[in-house]
Amino acid sequence: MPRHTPDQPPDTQPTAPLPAAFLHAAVTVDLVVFTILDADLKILLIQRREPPFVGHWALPGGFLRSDGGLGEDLDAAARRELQEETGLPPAGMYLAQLGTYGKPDRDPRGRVVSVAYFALVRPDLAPFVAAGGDAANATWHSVSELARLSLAFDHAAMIAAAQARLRQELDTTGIAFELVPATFTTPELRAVHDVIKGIPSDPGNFRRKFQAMITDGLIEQAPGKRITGGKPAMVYRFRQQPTESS
Amino acid sequence: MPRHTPDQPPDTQPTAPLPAAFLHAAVTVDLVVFTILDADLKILLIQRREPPFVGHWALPGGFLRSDGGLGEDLDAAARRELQEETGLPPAGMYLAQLGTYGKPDRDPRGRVVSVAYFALVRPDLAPFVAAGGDAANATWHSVSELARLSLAFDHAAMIAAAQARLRQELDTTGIAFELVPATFTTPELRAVHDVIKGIPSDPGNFRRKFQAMITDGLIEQAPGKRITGGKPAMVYRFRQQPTESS
DNA sequence: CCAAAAGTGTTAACAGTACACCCATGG
DNA sequence: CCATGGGTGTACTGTTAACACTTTTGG
Repeated sequence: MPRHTPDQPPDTQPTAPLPAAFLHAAVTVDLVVFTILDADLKILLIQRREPPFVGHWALPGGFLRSDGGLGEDLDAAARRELQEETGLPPAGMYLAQLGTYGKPDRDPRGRVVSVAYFALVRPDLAPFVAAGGDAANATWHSVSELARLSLAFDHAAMIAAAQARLRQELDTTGIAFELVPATFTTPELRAVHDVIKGIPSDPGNFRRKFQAMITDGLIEQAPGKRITGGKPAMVYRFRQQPTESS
Repeated sequence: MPRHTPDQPPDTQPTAPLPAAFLHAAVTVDLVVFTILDADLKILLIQRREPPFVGHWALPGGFLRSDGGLGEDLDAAARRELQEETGLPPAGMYLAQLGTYGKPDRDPRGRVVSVAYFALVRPDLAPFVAAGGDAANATWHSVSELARLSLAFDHAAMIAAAQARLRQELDTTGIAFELVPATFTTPELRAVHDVIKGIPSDPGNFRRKFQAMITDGLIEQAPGKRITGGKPAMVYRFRQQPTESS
């Protein structure tokens, strides 16, 4: 077994430039942005104005910028695009990498490798996103109606992957908290689960899981009650900051 | 809400070439290749001969090839590199995308975006991999001893992510089957779980979960028994092909 | 007082865990 | 016949699921 004996520290090594013979690809980030509106899971789509796929619906996103130097970080680019297309502050929003799509023919303009991200927008902020930003014609679409739209590039595959991941992370991580306002009630959080899972869950049993989160110190009661036509619900908020992206 | 009215089918649209102003990055694939050897979780590392990071240990991988045209698919490139570095047939090996690493300064040679994959090699094939391939000095390293090595680039982060994913997928998917030979016994599969989880599990209880897989039609008994010093163990095999990559 | 919706109680079914025990083989 | 390790039985516990029931509001 050979020993590990670096000749010199990596930082001071001569950095031979990258051979131009290697393939160089344009890099984009695409965002699958979810929210819940009208008790329905929605994603944000924009309508394309430039070729290719003029008129088709597509995920918000764009090319990595070079900014003169080596260019920007992938995560930073995703946050920047999210802000540009939604007008929302880039911090404090759930954003995670989903996967990378790089089939040679996925973009007719040339070799483009796209890093897909998935983001969650709180429903109280969702109505404002379409208005702002430089992405004209950005609208929320119900995921149940996506089959009718012919989406640009391989964006349909990205959405499918994002939806699978959303479902999977729902019961393993605290991702549901990213889809309710800062203060919320038990039935509101339950509605998030029901919409994503597709089937309604038992109100009583859900409350017990909720109770466990309170005793675990994850959630605390907030002042006020919420009137909904029946018995008013208690209002809660998180104790620790909700999950941030990596 | 705007209607969806594409001007023309996407395939016949004029494909304006990609503006050169956009950042173009070199693309690599890096492979976190796991196996189990000597009841220990191991990963395959190569020792670098070229700058940067000469002498450091690194993940096997390499640049996407352009092959004259638009270049190869990401998954295909990962399989190709896996074959080149291990000498194993590219088909029938578990391979899945892990994540993409693209910090601007992660490679001193320039802007390089790396797509990390993770792969699993059956232990009966593992002893042969180091010999073949064009990657000189490829050896298996116990994951518990990686802390001592200073790894090239951001490969330590990739390995950490791969290990987390391996743990997570262990009890949600049939990934453990990719780390035993084609025929195997109950205690052999249990050993895989124990090594990855880090704690030994109850032989009796594990057998019952195993039984459930048999009644579910996932596993069937194979002829022969395995002698190990005590009561011989029955030998099993899969009924359906083990999980393939996407 | 009645409908609606939040929240509580109760119980049955199931899954996970611990551990005692039996079985088949080699030495 | 004994040590070794595979395989079975069983009791216990915690979690989930189903559903009846109580509570608090608005009309």
